[in-house]
Formats: sequence, C-alpha cells, structure tokens
Amino acid sequence: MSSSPRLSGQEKQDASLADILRARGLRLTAQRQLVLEAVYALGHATPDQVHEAVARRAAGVNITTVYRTLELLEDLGLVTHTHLSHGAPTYHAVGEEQHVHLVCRGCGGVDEVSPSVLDGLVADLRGSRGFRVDVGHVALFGICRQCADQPASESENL
Amino acid sequence: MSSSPRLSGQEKQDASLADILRARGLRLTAQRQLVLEAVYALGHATPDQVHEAVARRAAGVNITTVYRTLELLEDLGLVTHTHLSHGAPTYHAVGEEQHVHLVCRGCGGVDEVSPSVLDGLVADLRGSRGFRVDVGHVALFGICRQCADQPASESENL
DNA sequence: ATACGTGCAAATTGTTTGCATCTAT
DNA sequence: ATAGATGCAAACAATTTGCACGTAT
Repeated sequence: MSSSPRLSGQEKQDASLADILRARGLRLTAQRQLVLEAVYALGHATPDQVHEAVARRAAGVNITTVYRTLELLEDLGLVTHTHLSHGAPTYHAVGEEQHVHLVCRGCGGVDEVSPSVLDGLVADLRGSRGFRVDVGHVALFGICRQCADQPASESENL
Repeated sequence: MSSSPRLSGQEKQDASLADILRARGLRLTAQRQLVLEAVYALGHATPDQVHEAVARRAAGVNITTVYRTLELLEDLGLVTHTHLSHGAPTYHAVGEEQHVHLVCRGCGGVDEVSPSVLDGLVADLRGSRGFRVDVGHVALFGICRQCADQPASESENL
C-alpha cells in the first residue's frame, strides 16, 4: 500500500491519521477524518465552529464527538489549541504555519504576525530561565493602531 | 478631597473608590469595597476565589454580585483580568506590579517574570504595526526547565 | 422618596460523562 | 466477535439575566 508516492494533501492527512491511529490500536472513522479535515480547512476554529463545519459535510455528527475527537487529535499531536480573548479555545493543525495572535481589546479584532517577532524573547527566557515558549500558543492582548488613534470617544457600545 | 494626605493603602482604595463611583453617580456599597479589597489582597484571583475571600469577611454576598462588581471595577479602570491556562479569568488590581506569566503545559505551574523581558517585542510591534501590547495581560505557554529536563517519562499524573 | 444595587432563582453557554447501540477491525 | 467509537440525554460548571426587595443617597 506504499506503492503510490503521489498523494494530495488531504490524502496524506488521512493516510497519516490512519497510520497514527492504527499504531495505537485505535480506529479510523469518518468523524475523525472530518474533524481533522475541518481543522485544516478552517485554520482556526472553536469546537463549535469545527462542529458546524463538520455538520455541513455530514449532518448528525454530534458535538460531543467533536470534543472527544479534538482531544484525541491533540493527544496524537495532530492539532493544538490556543486561548484567544475570553475562554474560547481555538484549534489549529500542527504543522500549519505558526503565528502569533494580536488581540485588540478595543475592537476585538485578531491579527496575526510571524513568530519571528518573538525570537529575542524566546532566546531570553530560555537562557535565563530554561523556559521554552510554545510559540504556537502565544496571544498578545493590547490596542491596535486604529483603536489607539481614536481617543476612545465613541468606543462606547451599549 | 485632597484634604487628608495621610491614608493607609486600604483607606486610599476605599476613598478613591468612593470618589470614582460618586463621579459616575454610582453608589458605594459594602460589597464593592469588599470585592476591591479582595482583589488587592489576593493579587490574582478568579471570580470564584474573590467570592470565597469576600464571603469570609461577610457571608451572604452572592457570587452574582461578585461578577457584576468585577465587571464594574474593570469598567472603572480599577482592576483588569488575564486569561491563564484554560478559560479561567484571573483578576488583579490595576497599579499592582505588572508581571508576565509563564505557564508550563507540563506541570501546570505558573511562574512570573518582569515585563521588561518584553521590552524588545513591545517596541517592535509598536513600531511595525502600531500595536500597543498590554503588558499586564501577557501569558506565555510552554515548558519549564524541570519538565523539559525529565524526558516526559513519568510526567503522567492521573 | 427614588433610582441604584443586591440576592435568589432560572436561563444560558460550554464542556463532560454514563450508557446503550453501532461498527471498524 | 469484540473492543473501541458514537449519539443522545443528563450532569456539570461557569456566567448571565429577570425580577422583587432592600438601601445609599
């Protein structure tokens, strides 16, 4: 079955998923493929958003299964999650391009920048404290340029 | 209102709280004083922990009130909150010494370091993107030295 | 006196668990 | 066939809301 070295990205996903599951004595199911594909397709997503996406492809998949599957996939090292703003965890595929989130407390917008902005910090913390920053998990809160410019005048919303 | 320059820290808290509330036409209540004092005393605390602390001083204060009061105090600029690990918001007083949290995903421990480690990053993001990082809100996830050292062998804890 | 604040209970939202059934292997 | 996976409902936890009563001003 290793006779066809030409696989699409998704086929590779599914193939490695199958392998990884098999290596653990776990089963490959449609739901697990769908959840993994959804995470890849969405880039970022909360469990709820993943559920929506999956449901569009195959109605009837329970959100409970999405939770269980995300946990499993994370355990398998295929996805991770970050905590943006409030308590909403957002999942993304491991191996995706890493990025740092800039969350504006003014407008609520989320921007992304290259993790390279953290290089100095990462080296610093590692040297001084032996702490390895997980660059894929960083979310920085603050005020974006736009919100900083307008003098917080009509920023009142209800 | 600047007639008595000699006040204890707590008296100052209460005094300014009263002033700030009055300026908005809001009322000074025992609950509001207690919640603010609890946040100062605890340093960091989840709404639940604040509630516990308040309840020790005055049983019967409802957690609903704690939520509403924390929101109010944040609105007044007296406290802020950060999101550590999962979804637990932790509140702390504004003006308290700022610090960056290092959260270890291995052992779950939370360490604190001076915000000065972010100086370079902050300047960078401000220059390149106009984004003002809220230094008091930063939590960095990763692996601490101890967990990094032991080869993830017996790191299993139930 | 009067509007603001609180307590209590119920409603929400997000996530987890128990269990009978189903299915990949 | 058989252990693992899923769906459904109920259990949970955290937070919010509606409303009548209480109280700071």
